[in-house]
Amino acid sequence: MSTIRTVERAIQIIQVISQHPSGIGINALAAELALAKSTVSRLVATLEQHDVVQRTELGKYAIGNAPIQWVSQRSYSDVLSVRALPVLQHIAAETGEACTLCVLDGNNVLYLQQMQSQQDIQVRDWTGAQLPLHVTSAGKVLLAYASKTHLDDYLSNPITAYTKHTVTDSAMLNAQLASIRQQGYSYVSQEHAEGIVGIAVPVYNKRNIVIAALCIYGPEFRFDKTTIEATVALMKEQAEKLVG
Amino acid sequence: MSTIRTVERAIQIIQVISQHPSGIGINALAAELALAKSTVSRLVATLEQHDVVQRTELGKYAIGNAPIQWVSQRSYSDVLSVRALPVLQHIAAETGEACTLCVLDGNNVLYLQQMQSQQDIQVRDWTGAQLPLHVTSAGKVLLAYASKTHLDDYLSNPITAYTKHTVTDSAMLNAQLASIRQQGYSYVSQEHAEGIVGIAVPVYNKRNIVIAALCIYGPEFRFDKTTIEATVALMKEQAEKLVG
DNA sequence: AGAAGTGTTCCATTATATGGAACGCAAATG
DNA sequence: CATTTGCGTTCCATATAATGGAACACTTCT
Repeated sequence: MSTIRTVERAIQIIQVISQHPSGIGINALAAELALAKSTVSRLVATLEQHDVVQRTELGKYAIGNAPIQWVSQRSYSDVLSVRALPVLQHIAAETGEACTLCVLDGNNVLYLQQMQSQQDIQVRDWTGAQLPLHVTSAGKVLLAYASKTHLDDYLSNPITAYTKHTVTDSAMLNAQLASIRQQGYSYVSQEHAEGIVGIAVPVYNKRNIVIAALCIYGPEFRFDKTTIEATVALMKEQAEKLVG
Repeated sequence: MSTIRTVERAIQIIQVISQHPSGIGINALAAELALAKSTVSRLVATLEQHDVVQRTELGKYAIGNAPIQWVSQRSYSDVLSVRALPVLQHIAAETGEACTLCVLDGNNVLYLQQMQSQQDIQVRDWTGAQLPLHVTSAGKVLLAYASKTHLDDYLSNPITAYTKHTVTDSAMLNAQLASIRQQGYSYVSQEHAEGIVGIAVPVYNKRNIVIAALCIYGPEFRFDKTTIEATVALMKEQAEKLVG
């Protein structure tokens, strides 16, 4: 199937512009794409006329509002997943463990996206699945930062045990949540499945509101104290990159 | 400044596709844009190759992931504002009052976007401003659905009076917040400025997490009981359209 | 089986997009 | 101050890239 060169060039221009949040000029674009200035100028003018890109205060070009309208029928979760993919890939590569992004969905944690471990012993891919909040590291993070309504509602229901390690006492659970809020991460050991542990950190928007949880999990024997500490540090650092 | 017709056509195609979340075919696109099928097929193939659009399970074309990556450096608030603009415009037109979208920002409410009333007596445009949570209708909605951490933190600070109507007693404020949670909206009368009242409803994401507040405000003499009820109904209906 | 519907490929045509050079303006430099 | 540098825009000759009509290939429906 043949493609249209002019449109490909426009797409390349949009991509480069999108990687410069504070803006980029015609000359730099032309240099980066090895195109004539005049060609780039006309292409950018077309994109600007349709609000695909916009002028910044410094006269550079940045992403405009039209692409936001284009994705407006895609769900926030889709948006969050696509944005998170590079971060998930990086963490999974660095740690060698499965890394996943989760959001609060009613009384469950919803697994939006998972990058799988490449090791011989793997955990299951939970993408698209929902699990109860109180037995997973991501779920506990989301519960720790949930609204009062949500927390009260969750604790008003019976808390089901999944393993002999599951914390089902609401006072103990509340103490866990307070600890998570204080240390900024959760470590959950075998509360959902024997032999599986998880670490999760909150993902904030730029106003310090928790919007998701970033989580890795794997077999318990791969998580000693040093690994946990290094992993938490990495995950906190990477969660910062999702701040928007 | 001359523009590039081929790129304009591609942009038009993206726009039409973006208005069909469940997908649209080549023939329908060609009919809507009055272009040859073969032209549209090639343009769409180019967009598909770059993940600007993607095939649905039914073989139709919908928005792809590339535009999501393009907007990934735009803040979530930008994204929310652009998405909300049509809704704000509609509410402002229907009610004749100023309509605004707000998010929680630390211990303040941040006004992201406001559509102004066209009446002779107007309220101030607060876009970009931050006001304390406890004196505004949007702020009270956001506080009502805030995390336990946030609510506790807010109430641990002195609650400042702005008018003689401001509720500064934390027990009374908590009762207001409980009422808001129960009725699903807030009505705040002259707690921030004499003569100004506001109505706000929560904006949920598709998982019933409150992410913003939709608010209108105006001079008190324009808000009788019937107006308030009609306004609340309209705003709840319109807030549903922001669900993503 | 034939009709209808979908999107793709082919090919002759031409007009549209291109790139080099000149231009206009603003900011920086000596 | 005059000159240089840097920015993006406009002009124009050219050729090739994009176009659209028609045929094609495949699937679904009657």
